Amino acid sequence: MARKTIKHVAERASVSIGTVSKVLNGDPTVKARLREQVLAACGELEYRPNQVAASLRRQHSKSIGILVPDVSNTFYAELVGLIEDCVTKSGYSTIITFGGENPEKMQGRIRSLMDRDVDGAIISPSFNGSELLIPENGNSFPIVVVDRISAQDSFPTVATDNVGATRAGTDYLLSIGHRNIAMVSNSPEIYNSFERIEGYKARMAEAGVEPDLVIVGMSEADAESGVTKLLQRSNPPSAIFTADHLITKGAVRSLQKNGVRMPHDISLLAFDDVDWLSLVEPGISAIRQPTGQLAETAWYQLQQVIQGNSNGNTKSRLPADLVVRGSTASATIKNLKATGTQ
Amino acid sequence: MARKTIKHVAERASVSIGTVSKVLNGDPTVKARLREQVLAACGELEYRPNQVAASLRRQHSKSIGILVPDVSNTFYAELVGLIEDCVTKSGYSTIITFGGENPEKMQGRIRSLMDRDVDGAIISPSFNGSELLIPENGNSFPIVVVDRISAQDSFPTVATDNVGATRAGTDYLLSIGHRNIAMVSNSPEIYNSFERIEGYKARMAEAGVEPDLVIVGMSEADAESGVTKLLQRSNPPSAIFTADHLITKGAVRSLQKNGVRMPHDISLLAFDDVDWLSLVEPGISAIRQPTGQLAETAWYQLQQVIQGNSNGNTKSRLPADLVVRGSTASATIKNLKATGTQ
DNA sequence: TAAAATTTATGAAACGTTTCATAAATATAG
DNA sequence: CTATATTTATGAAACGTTTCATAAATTTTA
Repeated sequence: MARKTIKHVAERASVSIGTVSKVLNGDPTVKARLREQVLAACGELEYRPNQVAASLRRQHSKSIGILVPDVSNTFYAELVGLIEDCVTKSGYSTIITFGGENPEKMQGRIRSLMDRDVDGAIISPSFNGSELLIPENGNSFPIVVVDRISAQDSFPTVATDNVGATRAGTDYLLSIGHRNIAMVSNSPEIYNSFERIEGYKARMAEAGVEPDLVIVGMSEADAESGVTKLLQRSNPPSAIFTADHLITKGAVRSLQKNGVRMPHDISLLAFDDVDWLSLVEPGISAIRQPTGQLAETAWYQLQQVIQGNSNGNTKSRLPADLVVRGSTASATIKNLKATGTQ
Repeated sequence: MARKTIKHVAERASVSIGTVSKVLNGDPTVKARLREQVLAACGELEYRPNQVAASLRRQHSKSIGILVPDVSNTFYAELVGLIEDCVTKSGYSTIITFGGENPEKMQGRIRSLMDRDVDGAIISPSFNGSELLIPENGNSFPIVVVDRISAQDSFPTVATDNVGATRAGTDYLLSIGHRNIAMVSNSPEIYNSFERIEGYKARMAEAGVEPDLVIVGMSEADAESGVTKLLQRSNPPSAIFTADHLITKGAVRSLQKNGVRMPHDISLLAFDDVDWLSLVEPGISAIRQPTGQLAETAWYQLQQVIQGNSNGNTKSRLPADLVVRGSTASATIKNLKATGTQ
């Protein structure tokens, strides 16, 4: 059975197409009687406006794109869900897409979004230089970057206050007596990592202790072997601060394989509070990013850009929380034990 | 700067609009010289065809919808990612959407998909009776149901062989000596749960031992308290089989809080092999659903329906794997220990 | 080389809406 | 009751493609 069109409705309501369109769009210049006829006809015919026709004519679609690298990453999964919530509540619909870690793929996806006349997009680019994503003639396409910002983004950005978060995390570790604190991070070429490293270094410097930075590759296995090397040093750290969720996985695996116990042998503090952190024993202390606020702010900013009342480069920074669980404990315990076993 | 249209290209290539369209769609009836002119013009203008105009005219969009309850569920996150992969490789694009656990919301989403002229959808409905999702006049909208099938689906379905999987899991637990095996599941009103329970019951019956079924609510907390009650019985089971990922979470939490150790005090076998199962200690044995095959098969089936060469109710069942880790062990160990401590 | 057959290019209609200028209907004023 | 102002409804154009009937160009045949 072919789809019903506005034409059928018009016929059935004995009214012009234009009138139908008006009532459907809430135009007040149509009299009650006709309005009712039209509404009745719509109901009887189960009419639903064809959005692609409407988009074509209007030149916008009341929908936005959401582009993240990969939804099997818990952080993005949560973020995407929350953004979708906000957006849908405003009567927009969403087209969610994954860009992976590959610039071309990402570029392809974002263009395909534009080709669908979405009104804008919230993106987490998987690499720096997000402006390169947009074709020359699409300068004015509304975009806000969330989470994966870079130093020179020319779009509004919304991100966690990475520096503040790792500074606070480091501060916490220092405050419970640790001095020998290693941070395990991805390459600082990833701007998030860069910032997280900065916060850590800054606080370490203030405390007058040497930073101990271990850079690892992008895979869980890289993180695991990096941490293993750390543990095998003659003087391993008393605390490890992992800079993201994947690294935390690798670290936990390494600790397990090497029979190193938290928090007695070593304290572990994770960046990104994903679900399983509270399921291992002991629970792992973590920096929790404000995902909900990230989502809300990103959508708010995008709306500003779409409506044209944005200077186009607002930079939002949202504060993170520290969640203390059992994996971090006073350094003395560890030291006692360490001395005992050495 | 306004978007370039096919008209601009035609002008620049000194050629008609129709010709441009032809070369863009690979029509062979256009001579090499013109083809090159057109291609050149496209390049120079950075032309990208407007998909909404194309969709409107063609009456299909070379895109499909993917609808799952919620991507913060690891299983769906993985599934969605894999489906997107397959689909994109075939030159289709995807619109991903979340239906939540609410029928109306879900219905809204699927209609919005239809309103966008997607050519079909792969859905995991969050409740039974998926045919109710489709409006009367949309009978012929191509749909395949993945994972969340129900008894009376009138669409092609693709799912894990739940019965076989829990049968195999139960068999494994029996084979290592357990007789007192409890299954903790959601209500059998969820068809997946129903099937998983069936497999368990069938194998238990074959072995001539009493099944021990605990039905819990849909939340992690429900699962946790269900398991806690189980543990507090005077004669608790020697093995627990959790029927999905959320229940497993609740179970692990309950075991932890009650100081019950795996596998010595109790063996745990989980349905759904999510990432953290290998990060807790000991690693949790699990039934691993064939997500990759689920994705591929669903897309294959949907293509069949779209192309009209499907009878419309193929039911695919894919076998699951058993992954043995440290949480399950021979019942004797537990029994020894149990007797010792009682 | 003219006519017929074939290949290749064109222009206009169509997809289902929204929008805008204008026609029709109704209300207000003189 | 006519003329004018105002409100409400209409019809056609437009959005950017694809497609199809036909025109133009080219090739083949006689």
